Amino acid sequence: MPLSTKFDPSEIEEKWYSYWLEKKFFQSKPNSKKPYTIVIPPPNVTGVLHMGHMLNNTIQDILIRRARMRGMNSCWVPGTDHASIATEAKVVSYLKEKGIEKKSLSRDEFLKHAWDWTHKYGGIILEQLKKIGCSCDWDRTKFTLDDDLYESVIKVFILLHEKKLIYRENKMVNWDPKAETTLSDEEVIYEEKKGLLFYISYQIEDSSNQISIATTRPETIFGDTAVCVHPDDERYKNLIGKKAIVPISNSLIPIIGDKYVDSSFGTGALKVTPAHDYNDNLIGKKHKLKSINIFNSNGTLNENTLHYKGMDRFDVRKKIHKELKEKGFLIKVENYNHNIGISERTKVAIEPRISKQWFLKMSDISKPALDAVFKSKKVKLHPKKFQNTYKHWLENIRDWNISRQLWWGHRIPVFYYGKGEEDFVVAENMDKALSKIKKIRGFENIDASLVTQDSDVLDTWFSSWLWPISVFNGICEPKNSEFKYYYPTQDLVTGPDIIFFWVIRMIISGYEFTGKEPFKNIYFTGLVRDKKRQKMSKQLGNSPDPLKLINSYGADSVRVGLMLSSSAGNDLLFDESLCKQGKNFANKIWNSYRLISSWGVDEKNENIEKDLKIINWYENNLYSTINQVNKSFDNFRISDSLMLIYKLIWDDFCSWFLETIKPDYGKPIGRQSLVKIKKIFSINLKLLHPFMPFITEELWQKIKDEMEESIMITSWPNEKKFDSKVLNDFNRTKKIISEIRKFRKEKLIKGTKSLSLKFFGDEGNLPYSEVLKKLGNLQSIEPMNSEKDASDYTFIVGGTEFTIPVNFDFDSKSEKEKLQNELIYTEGFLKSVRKKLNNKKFTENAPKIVIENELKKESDAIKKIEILKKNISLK
RNA sequence: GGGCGCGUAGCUCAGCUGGUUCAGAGCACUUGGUUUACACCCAAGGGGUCAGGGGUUCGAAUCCCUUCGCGCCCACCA
Repeated sequence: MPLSTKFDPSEIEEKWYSYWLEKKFFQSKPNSKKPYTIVIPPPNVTGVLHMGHMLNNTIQDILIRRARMRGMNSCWVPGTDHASIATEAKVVSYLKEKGIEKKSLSRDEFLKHAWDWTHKYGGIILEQLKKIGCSCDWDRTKFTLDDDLYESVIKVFILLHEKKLIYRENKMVNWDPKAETTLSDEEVIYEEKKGLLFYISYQIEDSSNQISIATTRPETIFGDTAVCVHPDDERYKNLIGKKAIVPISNSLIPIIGDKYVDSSFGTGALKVTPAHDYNDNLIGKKHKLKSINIFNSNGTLNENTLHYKGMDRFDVRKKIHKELKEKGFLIKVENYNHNIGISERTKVAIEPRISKQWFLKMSDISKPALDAVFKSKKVKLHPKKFQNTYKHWLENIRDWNISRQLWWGHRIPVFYYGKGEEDFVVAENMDKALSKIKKIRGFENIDASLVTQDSDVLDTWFSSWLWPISVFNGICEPKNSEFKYYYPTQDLVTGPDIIFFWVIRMIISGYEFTGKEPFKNIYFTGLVRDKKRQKMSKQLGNSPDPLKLINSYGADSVRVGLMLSSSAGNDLLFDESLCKQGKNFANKIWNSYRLISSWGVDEKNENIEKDLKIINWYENNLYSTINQVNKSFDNFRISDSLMLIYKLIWDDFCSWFLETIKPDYGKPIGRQSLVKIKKIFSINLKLLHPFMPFITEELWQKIKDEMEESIMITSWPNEKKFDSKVLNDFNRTKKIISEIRKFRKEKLIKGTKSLSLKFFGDEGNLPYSEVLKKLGNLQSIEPMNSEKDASDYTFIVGGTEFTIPVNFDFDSKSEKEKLQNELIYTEGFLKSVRKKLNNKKFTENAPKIVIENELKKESDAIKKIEILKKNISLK
């Protein structure tokens, strides 16, 4: 059956992926080879594939496949993250739809629902990764809540607690009133929002005077415990020490002085609400103010707020606005833009809140992470620009709030047995906790029902920061052979948006628990945006479904589409037309295969001499390209690598090599040539394989002459020395051919009409004359012996003059004009070159090569002017 | 408020420590071309004061200053 002129990827993707799986080519086991390990940035267990994943995992697959071909033991560990708050939020809202409130469930009941959910939707994303061709070792798939990973997290908590790095404290933290949990500083996003600035008047006690304050949050007046002014502020100095009456609540609060206050802002007087504002809290501590909490955990107001009790904070703001106005306390309201902290996950406004939480002390354990990048340079960031961000965060690191008031996650291994602050033990489980408690208490029997485990879970990132270690069980069994072999891993491919959440913390934990860096290179991908530079998101609906793209273009093409425009760290403006380009490329390769496979074989090898010459050029060109491709990979310029290969195959291989070597229609090709061509073709495929795994496998299988069962386990093409003279000679040939084609186009001469070419100078300037003849469709190439005819067409390539005799009319007048223009330009050019050469400072300071080059330019220009003048005179 | 980065062809970008290969690539565009691998193709071509201004230098897209425009990160000003 003849092969279709259109390549159809749908027929081969499934076939080869299952073949690879069946042959266990993705599997890795420790052996004597060098390991090349990547751990996947674990996607949320219930997530679905989006363009970001597609990009990120394509890059990882490219790196892994290339390393495998380079003879390393490639190991790509896949897995998913339980994503504590994100998953819990999803489950809560799912239950709500079914009419079940989380609060009505016990912890165990809720967790059962969460696990059901996880089993139902979990791992879909991993299946999707298979569709894009990812060569992960699926037998190693991990989940952050797997038993062994769970154990690692608990062990780490215990270790850090023993080192006194984990502590429990009543601090002001970020509170998410929707998820009803605390958040780390990193989980709060600041957004500028339009708001109002309220000017409110507070009566001074035993006086007819008032003091007015400015606030964006009038609902918090119930939590006011002072009014604060700058001690040097002439307007208010004399009020310090007096008392003010809070409107509506009528409570009496002191007026205090503190330099913190900016006299020029608002009225210069600040209401202090220590329970609900970070700065107010500091002032409160300093001045020993009372702290009145006015909120419930869900953002409604509590019993301290009179008739507002039970209402939502934002409703209260509106209502209190009205009440203040009606009662005459409101002086004015201004529009005011300010930054509001938003919960990264639930998108609701964060409420600063004083709460007792677990923290990890960061200052000491984070030090090696700085050294790793800036001193020992064991960890490299690509691109480098992220080093600044990295450094700044580490140098200003704050303690990490690791406890979350959630159920889905690793439960904090702390067991309370008494009423005192310190009446707890840290232990792996209840049994161990009980025996520890017995020791402390010094008696045998303890009522287990009186011992309770901390109800909180740990921040999701407190498990993922161990990921490169825990997937190899390196925390619990640091001596196990797998861990020793695969760790430290090689490269990490991730987005810069999780540099703080995840990347830096992994480096910190790597040094803390293993003494080594977790990976050597970090490749930051950019964000995938749409053509208008908008971030791709569900809400905007501008994110194409990667699987649909794969259906219409094929996985290889989508991979190429993404890689064609994604240099490290730069955002990628994705457009479907890029996939089209990928598809066209696949089709091009497919047809080049069809061409080769259509040839008959000439056992006599008649054209072998001619063929060998062009094969030699292609091979030299190939080695030069391999060299450049490897260099680009070394610098993590993966898109550059792809573009080099793209041009190698499309331009050099198809347009020049095949066009030259292909026999005339119906004629056979020499057997020896064909063997070499197939060899070359298979090297092309190998270079391309990491980018387009499916089509390369399909075609390699069709032409292979190797024993291997798959292209993916063959070896990456070797770098070899190449002869740059060969490349230069061929380039000159290309130029001559282009000139001939230009001539045909200008003079409307059909490609089928053959021409003759004459040249001045020696044969040495005329390399690859067979190529010239064939692609230029020339019947003869001869040295110019006699004077040329006025009507001859002339062009100059590399100092050699060529003419094409034309025995029909063409407009020699316009031809003359063209030559004259060229002469004017060349004379100007010569002038500027001479100016440079006559400048003493130039000849004294410029490097020798530069001067030599200028001299060459000069002599070439002189030669050219000579030829031009002569030709003009002939016209 | 602090820090970082960017501005080069219609679009997306490459141009390392100034000088060989400095004005480039891919796509798009224009024009011409199908009995002879591919129209998802071939060929040729047009396109840029390297954001503006100033400076250093024999020489600047590249280094410095400045203006304008854009993006990102960090930060508790009510």
